Amino acid sequence: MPRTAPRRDPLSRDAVLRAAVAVADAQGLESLSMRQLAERLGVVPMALYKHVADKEDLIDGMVEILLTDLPRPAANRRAQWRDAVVASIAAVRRLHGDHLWLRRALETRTLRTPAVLGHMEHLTSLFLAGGFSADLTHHLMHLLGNRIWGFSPELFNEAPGGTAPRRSTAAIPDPGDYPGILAIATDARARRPDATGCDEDFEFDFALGVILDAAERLRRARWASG
Amino acid sequence: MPRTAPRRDPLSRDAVLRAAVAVADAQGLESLSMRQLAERLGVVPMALYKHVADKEDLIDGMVEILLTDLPRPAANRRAQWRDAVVASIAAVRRLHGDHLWLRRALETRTLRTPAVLGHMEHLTSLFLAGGFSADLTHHLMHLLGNRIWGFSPELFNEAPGGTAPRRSTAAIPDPGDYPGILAIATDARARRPDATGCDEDFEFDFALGVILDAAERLRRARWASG
DNA sequence: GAATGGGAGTGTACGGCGTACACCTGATGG
DNA sequence: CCATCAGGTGTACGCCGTACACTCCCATTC
Repeated sequence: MPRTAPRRDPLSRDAVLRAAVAVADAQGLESLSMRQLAERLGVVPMALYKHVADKEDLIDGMVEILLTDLPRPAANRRAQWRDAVVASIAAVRRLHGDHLWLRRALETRTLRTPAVLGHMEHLTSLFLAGGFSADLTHHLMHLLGNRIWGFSPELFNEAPGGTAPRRSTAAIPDPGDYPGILAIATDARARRPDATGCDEDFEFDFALGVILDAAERLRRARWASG
Repeated sequence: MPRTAPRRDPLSRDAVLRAAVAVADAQGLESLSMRQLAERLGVVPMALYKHVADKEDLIDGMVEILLTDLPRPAANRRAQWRDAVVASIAAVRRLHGDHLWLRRALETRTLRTPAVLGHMEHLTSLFLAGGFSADLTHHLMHLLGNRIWGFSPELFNEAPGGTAPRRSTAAIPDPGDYPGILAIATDARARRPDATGCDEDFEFDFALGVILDAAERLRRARWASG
């Protein structure tokens, strides 16, 4: 016969992190508070601090949860580094669909936790195995920048979810002052008449493609720094 | 004879924004609070709200202050679009030295204010004047991403200012698990023995150069989307 | 089986934060 | 001379993260 059950499933770092992910998925990262999270777990706020050092650590852990168990496809042959890199990055990119907060979270992380390093290691190893020098691989990682995390910066778009009612006292820009932007917006609208904004997936793939083309060219040219 | 002077220089949106910039320069954006800013201005916190809609608007305005009066060099000849683009981006990049908070501020802005649009317009117009199609220009802007604002994402480095004492309960990574990263770090160390981190300026220039090379190639190939 | 040590969860409290709302005050212009 | 109103005030509310001291209960040890 089992011992008397605890009053409730006991907390654990993992349970706390998973609950935090759920809250952020539902309400966004900015409205994730220790107090609200505790309430959801049926526990007093300070209980969380037995499992998490502070809120930063909580968010580090949330990212860790998502990045762990990411598929890490290896390249079968030397020439296939590119497909493997694309696949690996696509795997991270897929996460952003369910976890809109992930982007902001990744942007603000300063701690390189194991899963974060694991993904960076994986990409790095794909380049090295593909015949890139350590030197070039290093700079390519910088060139890829945030794109190794499956996102690129918003440029023209508002934040997703519709425009919030702005109270800003700043001047409202006049489109006539920005003929160049108007020209590319008009062109884009002509190409995709029913779109409401830029095609982020296309932009991402385009940029990644350009960067990887450049990578291949630099590799063949035996590029080296200095 | 002038009328009785007001008790103190009156506040204005501009004065508030400039004071906010000064506070953020000195203490960082995260410790800029409406209350502290008000105190610095010798005024009660709520007084700020006569000049600024809310804290978001304050930060929008701070960015606006820095981006206004940026030099906007035009290209003299069609072939010189590249120098002009590099110069324009370099001008923004220079701001980051004095205003370490600018990067985070730019990353979190969602409102395209006039100075923000002005810079985007300037770059766009340089491409268009350089013979790029509206289509290609559009996608190049996305490809440039944050680099139009003079920064690229941190990759390996800790946040500047030294490692804060971390209390994280997360596992400490073992370098042996990351042979690829170790290899490129070792290589980098051999090339720059006395450096403490990556050479951000080099990385930025390298990445920008690669992107602009690719841009030129696409232009010559008459690249078009779809 | 009694003593004990420690980890999980509690309760209270502090010092912040952004900002809503009602109010005052003094210069301005009809 | 009075009405207007923009700019500054004071108070208050409901949040936030988390320090610190505590209780409680289980597992271990004698």
